[in-house]
Amino acid sequence: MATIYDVAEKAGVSVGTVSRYLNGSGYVGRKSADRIAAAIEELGYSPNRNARSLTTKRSGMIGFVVSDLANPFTAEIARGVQDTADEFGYCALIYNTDGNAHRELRALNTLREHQVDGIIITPPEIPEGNAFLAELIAQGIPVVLLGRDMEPLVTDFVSTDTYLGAVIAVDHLLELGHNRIACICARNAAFSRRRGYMDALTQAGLDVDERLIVETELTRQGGVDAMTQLLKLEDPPSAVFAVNDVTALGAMHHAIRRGVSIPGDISFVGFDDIVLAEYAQPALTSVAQPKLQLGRTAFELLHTRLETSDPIEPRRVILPCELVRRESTAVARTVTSRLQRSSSDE
Amino acid sequence: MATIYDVAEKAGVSVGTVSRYLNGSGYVGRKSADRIAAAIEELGYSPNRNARSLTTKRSGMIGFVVSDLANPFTAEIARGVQDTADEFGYCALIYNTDGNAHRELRALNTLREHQVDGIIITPPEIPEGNAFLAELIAQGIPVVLLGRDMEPLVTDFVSTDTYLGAVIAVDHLLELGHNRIACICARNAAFSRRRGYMDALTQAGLDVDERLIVETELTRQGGVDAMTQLLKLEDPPSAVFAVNDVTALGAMHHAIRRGVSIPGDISFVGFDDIVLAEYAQPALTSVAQPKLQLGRTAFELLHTRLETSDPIEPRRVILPCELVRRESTAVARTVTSRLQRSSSDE
DNA sequence: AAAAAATGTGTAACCGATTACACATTAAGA
DNA sequence: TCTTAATGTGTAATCGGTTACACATTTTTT
Repeated sequence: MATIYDVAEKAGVSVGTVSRYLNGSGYVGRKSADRIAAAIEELGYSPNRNARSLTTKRSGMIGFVVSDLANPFTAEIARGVQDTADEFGYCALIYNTDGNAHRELRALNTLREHQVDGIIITPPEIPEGNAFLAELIAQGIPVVLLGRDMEPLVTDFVSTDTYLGAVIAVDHLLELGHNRIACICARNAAFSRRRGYMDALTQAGLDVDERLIVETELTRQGGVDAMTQLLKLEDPPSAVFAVNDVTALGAMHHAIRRGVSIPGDISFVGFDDIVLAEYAQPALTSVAQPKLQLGRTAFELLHTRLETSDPIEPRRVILPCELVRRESTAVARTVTSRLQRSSSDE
Repeated sequence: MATIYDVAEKAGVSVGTVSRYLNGSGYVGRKSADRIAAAIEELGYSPNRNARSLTTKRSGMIGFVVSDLANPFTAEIARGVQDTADEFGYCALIYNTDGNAHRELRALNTLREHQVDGIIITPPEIPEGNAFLAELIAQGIPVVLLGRDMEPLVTDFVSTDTYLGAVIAVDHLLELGHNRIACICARNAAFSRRRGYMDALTQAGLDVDERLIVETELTRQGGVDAMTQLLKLEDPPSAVFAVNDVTALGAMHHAIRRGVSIPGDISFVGFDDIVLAEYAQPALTSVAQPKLQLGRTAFELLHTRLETSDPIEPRRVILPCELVRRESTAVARTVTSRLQRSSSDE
């Protein structure tokens, strides 16, 4: 592999000049520039970034740590991060941890050894990981948290406003005339979504019916279980809001199997807008998180830290969710019939 | 950031000793080792891989270039690559190219600058990319092709046997007693799947009915279009094999909308086994590609090249596909009725 | 007990870049 | 025309490691 010395020799100049030529720093004469360009071309020279980063202390790489790269949600964020990093001339070192504390620590450690300029991380809570992150931040390695809010940690943070997303979802159902809206949620996660659900109801002057809030596993089966329970009620809901799509789909499909017409009898709204939502039958109305934008923003936050050594006070960016209306929601039956009645009254 | 010199000083030994300690090379006395360990602990020392790779000429990083990281199929492969790389102590520099020639070239170039030890690449055909790859290989950077067979290129290659996958899919339908099996395929892609379809039929002694082979876009809408066409036939098929899941789902859902009962009237088999297949209603029988295994194998191929400098003759690994039976396939109606007839005959 | 082998350590060159500094040359200003 | 300023270039130290080599000490062998 050709080095800068080979180029310098071939071009008949010094390495200093070649280096200046490569970096566009300092003065380089027209003649020298041409000869250097020719030499580089001829030798197929490619600068060695490792050597470079040894002196500059900047590797041009960032680390991205996720718990599951195969998860479509994460994958899209990863894509946003990579795309944006690429735009700004950075490389992304992507690490998958499987939510395993041991792997997460090793990832962070390896990233540091490789001298990444900064880290974007979006894993589940692991105390040791948090401690390590704090250490990295203390050592001056910028860190941006993605989706994970770390209370005592002072650094940038980007996520989506899932609370408002839930409010939007429920408001949508309210506007369609539903007033018995169920919520399928998790026992110990996604609390802000549940809170959004409740607040939206209260705001609309409706009472929260505890029997309509079903806690379950956030899986397809969990959705099935929850729906079974809801259909057993003497007065079942006319609409269901589930805190994630997989659960919503499980619930919806179960309802279909039980002979419920959708959206005729019951409307469904999910959350996350995974690909499945679009392809489901009927297509599921869902609250979309701006996944790509999450990745982009995370990198942009990191980037401003990379480009300045001045201390920046931690920023937190909360991106809005968006309701994607599809076929699983419609005007409430009671309203429909009322409308029909009123029209026949005329 | 502490350096090896700081550690040496604090431990009262020379840098050489510290280096030997870190790498487990050469002799290091018990006493020295203990003091070095203490010094490292105390200083929070983390070796600088960049400096290291400058002398060793091994960066411990590999590049992984894909056209779309957000694609669940690719994402899972990426995960396999990353997981395996991690196992072997390597980092993965992941590059997304969007199938854009310009980005692909930049990716390869940047990877080279960062001195990656090897590259795994799985993008669409781009002549410039191929040329660049050839150049990298000539420069001694190991390259493993994933899913893309590059005729004139001499290097390792891993993919799945989609031809056999198609044969398996059609055989499955044949076993269920279907003899009018349609094929929804692409105009200019996935030829081996189509070939598998035809060969399986021929092998079973059936004639290939050209009207049952429908060329379309490999999208959901394409599936809908193809199904429309198939349902128009005076003698529609009793089973449909689509060369990918999205198309299969489009076709299946369209059939459902047309009042066709599935799998009662028509059976469907897709290809790729994307998550959607499992969640579809009815769940789609599909041919699964061993995605994670693809990633693993790709890295393993690369790894043997990384660990030896001896020339290795190019290997090609073709992984088998597997049929995942779900709800969209059942015994052919004609057979069912025949069975019923014969049982009533008794 | 002497020779040979094994163990342990320090020194200094080297990997491939960057960059401060000194010095030379040319162009512009007075 | 003589100063200054602008432009252009080479030298050498430096970044943080690795490693060949020389040398010292200890252990084993005969």
